[in-house]
Amino acid sequence: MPRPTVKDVAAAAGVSATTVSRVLAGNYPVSASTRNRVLRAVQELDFVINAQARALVGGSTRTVAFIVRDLVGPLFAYIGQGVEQQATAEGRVCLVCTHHGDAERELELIELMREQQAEAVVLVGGGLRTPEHIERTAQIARSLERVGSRLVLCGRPPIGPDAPATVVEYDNEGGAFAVTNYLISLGHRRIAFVGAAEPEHTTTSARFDGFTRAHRAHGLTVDAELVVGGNFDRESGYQQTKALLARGTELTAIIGITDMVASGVLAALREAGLRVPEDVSVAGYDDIPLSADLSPALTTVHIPHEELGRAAVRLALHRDEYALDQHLLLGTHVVIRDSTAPPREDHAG
Amino acid sequence: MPRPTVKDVAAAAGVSATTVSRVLAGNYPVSASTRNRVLRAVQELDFVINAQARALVGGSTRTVAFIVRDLVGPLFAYIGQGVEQQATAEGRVCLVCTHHGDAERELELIELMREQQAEAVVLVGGGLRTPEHIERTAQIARSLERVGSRLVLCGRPPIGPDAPATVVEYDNEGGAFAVTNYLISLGHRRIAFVGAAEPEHTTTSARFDGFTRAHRAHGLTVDAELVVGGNFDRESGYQQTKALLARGTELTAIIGITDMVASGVLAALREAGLRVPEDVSVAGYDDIPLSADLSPALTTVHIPHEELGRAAVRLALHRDEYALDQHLLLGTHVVIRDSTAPPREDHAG
DNA sequence: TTGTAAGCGTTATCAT
DNA sequence: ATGATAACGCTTACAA
Repeated sequence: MPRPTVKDVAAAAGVSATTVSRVLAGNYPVSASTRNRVLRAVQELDFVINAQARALVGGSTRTVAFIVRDLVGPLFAYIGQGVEQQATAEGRVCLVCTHHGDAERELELIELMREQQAEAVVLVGGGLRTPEHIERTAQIARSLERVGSRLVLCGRPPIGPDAPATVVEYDNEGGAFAVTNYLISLGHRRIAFVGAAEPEHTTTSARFDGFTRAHRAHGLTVDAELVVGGNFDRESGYQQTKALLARGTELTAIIGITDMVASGVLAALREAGLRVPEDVSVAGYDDIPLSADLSPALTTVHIPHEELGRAAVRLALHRDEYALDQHLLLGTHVVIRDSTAPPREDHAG
Repeated sequence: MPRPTVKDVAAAAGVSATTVSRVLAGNYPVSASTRNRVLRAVQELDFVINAQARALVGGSTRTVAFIVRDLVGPLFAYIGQGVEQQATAEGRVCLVCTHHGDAERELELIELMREQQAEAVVLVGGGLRTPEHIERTAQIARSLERVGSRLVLCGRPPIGPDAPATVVEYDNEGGAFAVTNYLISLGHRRIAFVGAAEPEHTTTSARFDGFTRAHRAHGLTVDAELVVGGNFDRESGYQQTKALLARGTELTAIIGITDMVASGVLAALREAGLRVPEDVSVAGYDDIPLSADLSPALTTVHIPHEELGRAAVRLALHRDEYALDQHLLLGTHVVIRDSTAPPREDHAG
């Protein structure tokens, strides 16, 4: 026997399909005896409602989509956790897709989620901020709005005041400012910034901006030699640091653009026989769980990961209530652990 | 204007809805000029098809569900990555839910996925193996089969020969045997096993069985004092190790039931002033990326995480082709790193 | 090559 | 309190 339908249940209970629907929805008075007969039939037939058919007539799929670079990065995973939890709490199911850093693929996925009639489409993590990509994203926001859905940018800056998108950011630039400022306050004057390639990437540019602003605030300028490229992973931190050391660039501290990068930085320094923090201070960004387990435990910038994900879903699903507040900026703060200390006397600025 | 439908497109292109459907599906001859008019109308109206409506008539939702304890554990994340990638590769979208270790909730979620008409429901990670839970899982497998869906157990043993479920396991017991055997071969005789609470949990019991079998294979018996409880996280490893040391239990090696547990073990040993591997050898299980970054880098058991996820989806979606092979057992192997060495002379067995 | 009509499983509307 | 009927947006016979 194929999947039973409301009709089958209705027949088994000796009632109409309408009554079955009412019992299941519980939004309409039904006599106790009828209800019981229906429920018994549901049990016997092992009936479950067809969510697609319900969505077709009812309007909403009660589905939230969640588009992310990878499932495996701890940062994304925690944001995803927040998205999934809030979605569940709001009685929604959660679709998940990964784009592996391919901006083109990201746009395709949004289209796919539009087919799926997701009530909200959450884009997690930074993205490109080229004019072209911003314009396309804005178009997508409008497309989604047209069909009653909502684009949510989570951990990415707004794409313009006219684009109908919910934005839940964290203070990326402020965190970079704070951690840089902390190192400068400790006495560091030659601080390297590892991972600065791709200035079009919103995360990269915001963090680098904070780094620069902190220097300016202290009347310092950033030596271009101390700013090196790479991406967001451990291997990049390792390679870039080796290169820095090989060049003999003078420095007393290194900021990795992410904790993963910083973990590679630590490895390269250890390999070079340099002690952290005695010889070189190291800081990261993201405060992923790993950072507390590194040796030495990593000074880093905390991001309210899970709250980002939760807020993204909450705002998008209640945009009637939060109509004026569809842009949220959550705070970041420096977490001081064991990888940072004042520079050695002979290096102090 | 609300979401445009095939009818709107048909009207705009001056054709029938059927023709629009045919153009979109591309499974039926349509004249080039008509096709172009339709495609232009699709563009102009910014039309996307309604996946629910299509599923309602077409039969399949092209959706795979993925039920996991948490999104954040690296082990689950990698398996999830495999599931998502294979699902995408097969043109499916991926639903994800978390149960946070609540077996009851897990069953509810399966029910929810049945409503969603998921083509396959992948259960990731170990579960309880109480007769009651097994029977309920078997019932669920049958329920899913009845509606054309499929239960997939990924990283969990079969629930009985009669239950219609796809099983993709890794050799949990074999890996535990191998790593224990390795430590014994190094000369260790007093090896602690941290994380053995919950013997009803399939993962716990399989790993503990392997541990025991390795001892037996060498004519050794396991001292009950060396087997301590706890769960699968870092904190547990830390606390249990502290307790072991406080009791003064004599030991030369410790196996953590997971890498996270082992990372807690390392922290507790470091705190106690014991060197790894000089004073105590430590091994983990799972080979999560973190394990290579610990100091010392952790000897552990490798699980083909991603392949587990991929195989789960592949087998379930092609069960006509793989009809005879709906039970896959993937191999595990020991990865030897720096946390294990022969015991010190004065301790050697 | 194209169109008409029926139907997928559910709910909302209007009767009774 | 319950039921008949239409409608949701799409595809798939069957016709033309």
